[in-house]
Amino acid sequence: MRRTNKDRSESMRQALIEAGRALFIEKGYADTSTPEIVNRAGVTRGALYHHFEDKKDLFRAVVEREAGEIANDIDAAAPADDGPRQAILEGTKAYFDAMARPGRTRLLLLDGPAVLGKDIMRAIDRETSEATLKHGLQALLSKSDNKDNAETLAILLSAAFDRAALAIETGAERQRYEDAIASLIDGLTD
Amino acid sequence: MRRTNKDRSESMRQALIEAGRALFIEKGYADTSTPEIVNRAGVTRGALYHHFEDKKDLFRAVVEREAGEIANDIDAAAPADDGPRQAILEGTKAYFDAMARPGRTRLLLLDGPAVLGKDIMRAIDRETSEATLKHGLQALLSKSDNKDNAETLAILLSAAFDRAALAIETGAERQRYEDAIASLIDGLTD
DNA sequence: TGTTTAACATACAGTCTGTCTGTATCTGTT
DNA sequence: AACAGATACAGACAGACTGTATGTTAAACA
Repeated sequence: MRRTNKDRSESMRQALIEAGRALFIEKGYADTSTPEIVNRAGVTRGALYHHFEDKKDLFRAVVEREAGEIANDIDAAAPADDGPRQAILEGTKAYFDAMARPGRTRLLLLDGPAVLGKDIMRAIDRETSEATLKHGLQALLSKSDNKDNAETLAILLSAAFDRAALAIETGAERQRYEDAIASLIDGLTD
Repeated sequence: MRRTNKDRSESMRQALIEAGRALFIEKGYADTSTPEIVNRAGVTRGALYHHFEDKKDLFRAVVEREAGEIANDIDAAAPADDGPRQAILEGTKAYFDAMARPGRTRLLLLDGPAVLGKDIMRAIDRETSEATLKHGLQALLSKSDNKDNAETLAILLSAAFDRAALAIETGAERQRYEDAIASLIDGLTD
């Protein structure tokens, strides 16, 4: 069984990220210990601290991977060319679909901000939901006077989407939130 | 120096809450140890674990007290009778003022949700900002068809306020966010 | 092929949390 | 007022966890 070092490292990293992800989702960051993580991955703590700076660094890798997958899921939901309004609303649905995957709200909306800080989470958000929303809003408001507010509105609405995802996970009716968001969006153009 | 037990307990609780608050704000919940807390309060860990179930229970007391003070601050900002639109916008400014007090965003928006969970934080929010916002929206939308959406909109806008408070603390222009919120509010009635 | 370096495993030190036990002060009762 | 019980702490203790330091094996490279 002769493997290259690069292969070993990469598969080990992925195994640790996967094990960490499962436990962070199940028990939260604070209640997950590094012995548990490496035990689940079938290795020792030496491997963990060889590939990651500390427990927080592993968590960051988990969150970044998850954010990337969410961005992919949203992009995969083809934004049919039905105009900016429809694009935003379809994007909203795609976001809710993506955040419905178990554990994602906890990783990105609860533990993430506390463990990694608001600045790092802002940077991660910017690459995913916030950016596409900003573009959608720019297209929507292109003829209006408050075009320069697109960025600010994207940030605010992105926060609203997040809270909606949390509420939906708790059992709230998804349709209510989609309607409410639609009314907010439509209000910007009327 | 003869003191009643009730007095001792109450002053001790307040001292622990105050010491905990200072450290939770300065270093965050995870990086604050109970020895530090009791050291700052000038007592021992025995006192802490006599009055609180555990570290998390003290944190909950800190957050609840802070949320109550924020609610007071907002209520103190007299909602002059200028109609529902103005009431909501004034409430927004009062909320930003309240959240500008150092540490409040960290306590309520970053550490709170991760440590106490979204359900407990929802319950705390409901008593403070969300409730007044909901009433304002109900008044604003009383003649419109989507009156029953006031609650959902209150939740969404409350989340937007929170993110705005975080952005403002990071250095963003407060006026931009007040304007953006005003445009969202006005869009609901036009 | 020998030497350096990367990829781990294992041992260790320090700290923290929650509990348990002990002591002094207060409270209620007779 | 004195005693019994409860309350309010202080201090000691056990277990667990984090990060580091050291050791070992296998790959990389010259």
